[in-house]
Amino acid sequence: MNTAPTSAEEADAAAKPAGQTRWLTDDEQRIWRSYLHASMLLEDHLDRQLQRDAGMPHIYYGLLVGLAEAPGRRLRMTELAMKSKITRSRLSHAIARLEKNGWVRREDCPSDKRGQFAVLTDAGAEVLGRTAPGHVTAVRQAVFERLTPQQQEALGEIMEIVAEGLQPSDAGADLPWLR
Amino acid sequence: MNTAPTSAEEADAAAKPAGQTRWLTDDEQRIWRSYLHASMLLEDHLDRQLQRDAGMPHIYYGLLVGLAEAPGRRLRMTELAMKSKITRSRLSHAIARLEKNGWVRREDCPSDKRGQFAVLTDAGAEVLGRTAPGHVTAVRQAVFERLTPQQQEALGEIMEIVAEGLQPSDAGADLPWLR
DNA sequence: TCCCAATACTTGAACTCTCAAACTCCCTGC
DNA sequence: GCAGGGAGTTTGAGAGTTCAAGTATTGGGA
Repeated sequence: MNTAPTSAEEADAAAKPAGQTRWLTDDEQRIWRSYLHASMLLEDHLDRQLQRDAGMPHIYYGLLVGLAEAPGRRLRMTELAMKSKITRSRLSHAIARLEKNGWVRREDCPSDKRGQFAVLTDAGAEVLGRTAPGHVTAVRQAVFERLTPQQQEALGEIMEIVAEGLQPSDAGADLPWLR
Repeated sequence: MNTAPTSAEEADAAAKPAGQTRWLTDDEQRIWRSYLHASMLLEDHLDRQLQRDAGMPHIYYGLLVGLAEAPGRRLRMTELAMKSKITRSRLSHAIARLEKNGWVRREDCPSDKRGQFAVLTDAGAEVLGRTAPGHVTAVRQAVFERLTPQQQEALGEIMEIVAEGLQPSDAGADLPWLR
């Protein structure tokens, strides 16, 4: 199956024989599993919270927030995709769904006929305003209320570093930013 | 839409009016967004890595690992679900898929006729052995090689704390462990 | 012994995500 | 001007997830 890695960059990882693999130490294992465990529970928790209270998954909520912060409450599809770290394809489907809800509207870009703007509607802004408090509270309860200021700061730095290493990269077909 | 929160526990969060909401500070925002950003990129990265090299998503790989570590390479469905932090329903679908691949096999539980064991097959163990080195390397490169020992330790503690707060709880219909 | 709520797991439908293949339009070189 | 490669976005199909509902079996009490 994976005898033919597709990118030179990862050929190394995919082909490395078990004999010379540097496995995770017990400590690393413990840390990694804690991360997997917690990030999973957290994402599930927030997804359910928003699905219940706002009628959309966490990521869709993030899209509305992205638009709300943009000048004119509008963003080109590609910009929104980059800002939200998702593929254009995924965004297309997502916006189609949000459009059905009446929370977002598409508009043609006057200067580039290929382009589309995603625009937050009043109804969209209203949902956001109505559900943001509950969401912030959920995040606060799940994360910030449990961590010391030092831990919060450390978390920020750590995740910043991790994200850096996974960033854009010039490769990737449909994913100029997602390798 | 969400004028009628379904659980008393979260009614508070859902109903809280914007006027008295404690929003995130700028620092908290920054930290939270770093977390969202990084966890998203990381999960995407590992999902693609495993899809490419092992032909299955990250979580399915985790299921095989769970079975490989269990005595007799087998676990009751519910136990595996708990260990993996997913719902039984999701596990049912997942095991069905892994069964088609020949990597897992179901066995009836002799002592409880309702029960089912998920058993890792030799083929399953083989895939795991063949792809584990690449996966570990990917995790190492994305996370451990970029963090200092102190940061690694901090990450472990932080995620431990977050997970604790989201843990089991007695509520929840199909989710004795996922609230 | 019989009843029945609880437990273990599965199923089906609706929804979301991924990947590859389209489409339309822009831009540069000839 | 007019290919032709590239950019911006969409589409469709296949795979995975969720939620609610369904089946089978168990463990206690009446």
